[in-house]
Amino acid sequence: MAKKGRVFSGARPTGKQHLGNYLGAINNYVSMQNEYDCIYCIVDVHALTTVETTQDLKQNTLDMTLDWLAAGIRPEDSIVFVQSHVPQVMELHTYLSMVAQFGKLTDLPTFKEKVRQQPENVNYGLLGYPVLMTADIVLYKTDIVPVGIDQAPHIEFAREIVRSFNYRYGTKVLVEPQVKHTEVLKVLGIDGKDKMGKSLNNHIELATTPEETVKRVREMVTDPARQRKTDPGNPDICNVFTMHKIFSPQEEVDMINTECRKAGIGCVDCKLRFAANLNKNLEPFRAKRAELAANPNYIQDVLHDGGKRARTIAEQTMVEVREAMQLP
RNA sequence: AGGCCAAUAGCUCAACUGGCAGAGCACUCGUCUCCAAAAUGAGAGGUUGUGGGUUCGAUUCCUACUUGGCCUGCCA
Repeated sequence: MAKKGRVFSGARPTGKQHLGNYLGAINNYVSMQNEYDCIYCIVDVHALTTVETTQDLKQNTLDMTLDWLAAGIRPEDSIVFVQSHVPQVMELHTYLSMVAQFGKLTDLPTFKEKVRQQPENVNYGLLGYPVLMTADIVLYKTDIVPVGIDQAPHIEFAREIVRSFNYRYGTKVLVEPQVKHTEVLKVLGIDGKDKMGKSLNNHIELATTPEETVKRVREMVTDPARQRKTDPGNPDICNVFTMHKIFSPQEEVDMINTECRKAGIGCVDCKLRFAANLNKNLEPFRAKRAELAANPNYIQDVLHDGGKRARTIAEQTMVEVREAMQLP
């Protein structure tokens, strides 16, 4: 089947993935494989801008890759690799940094945010983050980048860099990436307040046990106005109901929607039903993950192979780039 | 480049003249709730930025360094 173009996306190695990662990115990664040639990169170099030690990088990379593959990313179709395994990206980053405007970099919202978050570690790499990101994207002549709304300024910046580079060197060697806005549903954590995230410890891990899943679901915050089982609830503001809509069968969702409002079903019952459905949904994922994890070298081999394929494309691009720049 | 101030629990900060390092929030475990939240009780949490030095004894004093903030200078 002819694919519609090349997709590239990167994610920082955050270790074991959770529901938010799955609904926000991974399932989209999986489904895009049917329409596009996909390259999925674990951006360990980007992680260095905010991480103080590298002791967890390796394990986090393996855990995340394992989750990706178990969720349905097919390494025989897509390229799955680690950013630092392709040194060409550092070279391209340096060349691109000469056309990246300082003022633009300091104006980008994510940079300002990081400066606010970690004023004790505002490093050069943090400023150049979007330039490295651009290098990642264009190194593989990416046609399409799937992004959530918060990353949109970065892609626009990447397009500007590509135009500047091509104009300066009178070439068309770099491809301007197109943005594909993905419908990222904002997944709230079990606190029902903030976006689900590992650092906030309000997440539900994909690869955990069914028992732990039930425990975490029970901890979920519900409609605070519903004090007693006999009080009517409001599913519209209950995060458990939001999750039901994603993981439960339609008739069960409809039932809860009506019964909760007239106090016909309690929160415990509602949560146990959700946990059961979630566990059922995750069962194939967990089985596959266990199967893949049984062979300790498998993930390493996948990443090794992905790196090899990525380097082939990358070096081809770099030959053209150096030629276009008329480097002696 | 110089000067001044700061660095203590995950976070915000205390600790008198050098004498057992403590509180609030967050976290964990109870009570109460159909669960959760709220409320309430308890618990855990530390190489006091790093390396030296003075002292019987250093979070405290001295010194060097690291990081951050403020002021001044220099260059253009």
